[in-house]
Amino acid sequence: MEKSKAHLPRRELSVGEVAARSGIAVSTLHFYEAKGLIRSMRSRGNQRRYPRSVLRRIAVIKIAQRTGIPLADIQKALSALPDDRQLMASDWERLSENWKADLNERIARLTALRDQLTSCIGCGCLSMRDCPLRNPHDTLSEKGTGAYLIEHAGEEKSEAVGQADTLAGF
Amino acid sequence: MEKSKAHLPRRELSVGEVAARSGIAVSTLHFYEAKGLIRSMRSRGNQRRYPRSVLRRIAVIKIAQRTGIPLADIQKALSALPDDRQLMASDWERLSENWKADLNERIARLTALRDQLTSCIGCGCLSMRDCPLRNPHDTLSEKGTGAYLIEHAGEEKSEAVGQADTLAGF
DNA sequence: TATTGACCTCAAGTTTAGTTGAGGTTTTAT
DNA sequence: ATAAAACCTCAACTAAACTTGAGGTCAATA
Repeated sequence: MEKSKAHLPRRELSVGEVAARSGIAVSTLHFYEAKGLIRSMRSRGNQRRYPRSVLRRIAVIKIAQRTGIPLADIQKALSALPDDRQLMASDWERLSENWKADLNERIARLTALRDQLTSCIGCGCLSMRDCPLRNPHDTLSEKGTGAYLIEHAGEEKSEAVGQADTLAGF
Repeated sequence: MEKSKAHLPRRELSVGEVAARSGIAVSTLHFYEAKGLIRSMRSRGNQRRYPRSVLRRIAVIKIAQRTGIPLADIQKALSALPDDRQLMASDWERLSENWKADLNERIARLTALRDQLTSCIGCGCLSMRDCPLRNPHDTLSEKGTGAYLIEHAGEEKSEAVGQADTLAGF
């Protein structure tokens, strides 16, 4: 099944070809290059030339992004590969294991949230003090928006919530 | 158990009090107000004064955010309440049902992704053509980053993938 | 050969969700 | 009454992940 003779695959791809094949805009490829996620050789005329393996790399990047990993982290992970060499199956294995773990955590967070939501739809409490939804604190807190209780305990207990802060109170 | 006499809860809260109670920065409250997520009355001296119910509203906003709903959508949802009135239990019920649905979808997406990841760790293929990870296309695609295949079919099938675009090929 | 399409660089703009700061006013506490 | 703490507005800045545009070069084709 060798179609070989026809036009034997050029070793190098132009940025436009990579864009077409990967479904990523040229400008994004430039951007990724600037961010150190991919690299390119240049033609005499200074145009980007990519080895076909860049497609694999991009595939990995896209998958990582889908799992919610920020580009900066993806870049770190990729460049942490010994010598920043081409991706091999074993690299993929290691990376995807990590990302899977991340994904699992995110899923766990969201699932916990959903369950709380489910149980709080009934009660409609939203009590500052009692509602698990208001206390992500003890739960795994999703992407720490950096909002922590500033005052609490004594004051909070005696003053804050009668029924006033609940929805149920209405 | 009425502590009433002590200091009967002032009806209105200052922005600082709301910030302290809700764990949200004053600047963020200003910001939310600018975005139409919350509103305030003003004192003679033009300082913000909130009814205690703002705390509930903020609670709802924060929960929605945790589920990954963008502020603009939260705003829409809140202002779509008939007459933009105070949140009632029934509103909370409706909103949280919607958001729970969103959440479920996100969870489903991520779970699907994780499962694909799991199965692809073994194979390490990442084939442009065959790998489910490369074809979010038919799956629920996570937050459409707006990257669609630009060319396909004929050309893609005959030219693209020999073994070259796979990781397994290594 | 000449034109057109693909590329190049660099700067600036976009969106989301806020934060920071300057310059000035109001409240609260002493 | 006065000083300190809290508040006000408005503009500008941040970060992530890109996109758009201007001004100019390279390469494939008729």
